[in-house]
Amino acid sequence: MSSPVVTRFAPSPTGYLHIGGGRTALFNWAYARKLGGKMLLRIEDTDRERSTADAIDAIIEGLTWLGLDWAGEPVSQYGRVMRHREVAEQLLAQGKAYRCYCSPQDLEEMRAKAEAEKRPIRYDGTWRDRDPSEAPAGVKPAIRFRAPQEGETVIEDAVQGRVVIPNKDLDDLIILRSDGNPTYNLSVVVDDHDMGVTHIIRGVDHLTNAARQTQIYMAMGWRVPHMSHIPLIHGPDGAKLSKRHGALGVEAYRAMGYLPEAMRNYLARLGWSHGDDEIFSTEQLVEWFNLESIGKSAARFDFAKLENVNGHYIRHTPDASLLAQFVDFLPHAEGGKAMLAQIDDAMMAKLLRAMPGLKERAKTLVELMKGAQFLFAQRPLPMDDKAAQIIRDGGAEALAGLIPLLESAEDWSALALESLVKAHAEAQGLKLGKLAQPLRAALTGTSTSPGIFDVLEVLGRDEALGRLKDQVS
RNA sequence: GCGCCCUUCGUCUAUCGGUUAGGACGACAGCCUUUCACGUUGUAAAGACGGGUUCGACUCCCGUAGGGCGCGCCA
Repeated sequence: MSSPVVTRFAPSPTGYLHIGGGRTALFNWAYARKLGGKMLLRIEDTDRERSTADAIDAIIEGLTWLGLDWAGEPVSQYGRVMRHREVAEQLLAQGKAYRCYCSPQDLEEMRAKAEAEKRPIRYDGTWRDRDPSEAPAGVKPAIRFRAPQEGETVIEDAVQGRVVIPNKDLDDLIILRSDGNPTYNLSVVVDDHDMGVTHIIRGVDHLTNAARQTQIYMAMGWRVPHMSHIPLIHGPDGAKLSKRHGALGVEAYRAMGYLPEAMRNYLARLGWSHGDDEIFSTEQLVEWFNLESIGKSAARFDFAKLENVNGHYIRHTPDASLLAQFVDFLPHAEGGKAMLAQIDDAMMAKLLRAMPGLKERAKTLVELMKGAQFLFAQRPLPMDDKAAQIIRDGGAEALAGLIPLLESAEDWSALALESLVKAHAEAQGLKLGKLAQPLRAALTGTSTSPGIFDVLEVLGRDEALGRLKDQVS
């Protein structure tokens, strides 16, 4: 028998779900799926000052948008404080923890002094072996873990390898605050144990915590979960991911028009690889995902690559499905609600018909939105600079010659119109571009658009002719 | 300051002692073309540095430099 894999994603609800968290969740999710296990979601909300309900909503919405699901209800870590206290008391009773009567000011001084003397900044163990009878009156103690002072703590990490940390560098951390609330390292250990977590996958910024947690596991006689500490994501400059570089909430990526499956693909490829494969479906990711192929060095977030991947997914998504995603996206986009309000059945039909030409030119849904703009425009269309230029430079004349021809068209289909216009161009000894660009300008108000005959067809005879005449008169 | 980790084209990466060091994004050039895209062809582009080990190192070891993370009664 093999025990089922249980992973967990454990964000603290102090802000949006940032991109690094999204990738951590993706890895946990993919790993659990691959092994037929499950991923749990635990909200680390023991910091009552900074945790907010909005942040919890943002995390859940972000994960949902990314298409990452979890087993059961999200667990509130704060909801388990009684259990955490119980374990802290147990450790205390066993002599594996002790009461510390230092005040925050004492500790602050201790740190300042250590720093001034260029010594490592650590708790000096003042109360480690001191008799509790010496406790100052009226001071509520915190409980500290009695960490081993000699030897070393070893973390067998699937990504980092065997990491050895000298115990002398780890001090006695507080596990229960003087107000009776547990701290992170205690809560995490207790929860992971109680929830049956078998595999912990999280950012390397937790590597030192892993050592302290390992010590707590051992003190409790619990089995240490299998660990993987994945490298962090950096900004394009190699330093921290700043806001303008991508340290945005996943909802920002949604607003920028990225598709969830493209995000999954891109994020997975950041730090993990499967040979030379660049584009792979989520199913393939699940099938291929492994901890061994996660690299150890930090990766830089690259919007250009993300755009490319996103463009690929946009192009390869079936029209109807893409249209549905586009409509869902609109409420999250700048100016999207106004566009959404103009969408009725007729417009949906037009969008669907225009989608093949539109999606080939869009790397994001925002670009798709811009590309579709001409369908929504009201006559007389505003012309951008280049379009106005085209109309001015002989465009109007070309259109004047074209209008009677188009009016006589019996079949208003892209194919028929194309042969009609091409024949006209040939008869006049004109290059097609001389006619196509003015048409594009008049029809869309811009100098770029999908194939011009498709534009004519989608717009329909009346609207198209109207737009053309607007530019001739 | 102390501890841990990292270092292959600009970026993401492949390589798991023997390769003309491969792919992708981006860049540049060409082709395609009614615009923009798409597509397609090609070009430039990398083992931080210094020592070892070895018949042979990008790959193993040591050092140096650079970078990251951690060192809260935050998580």
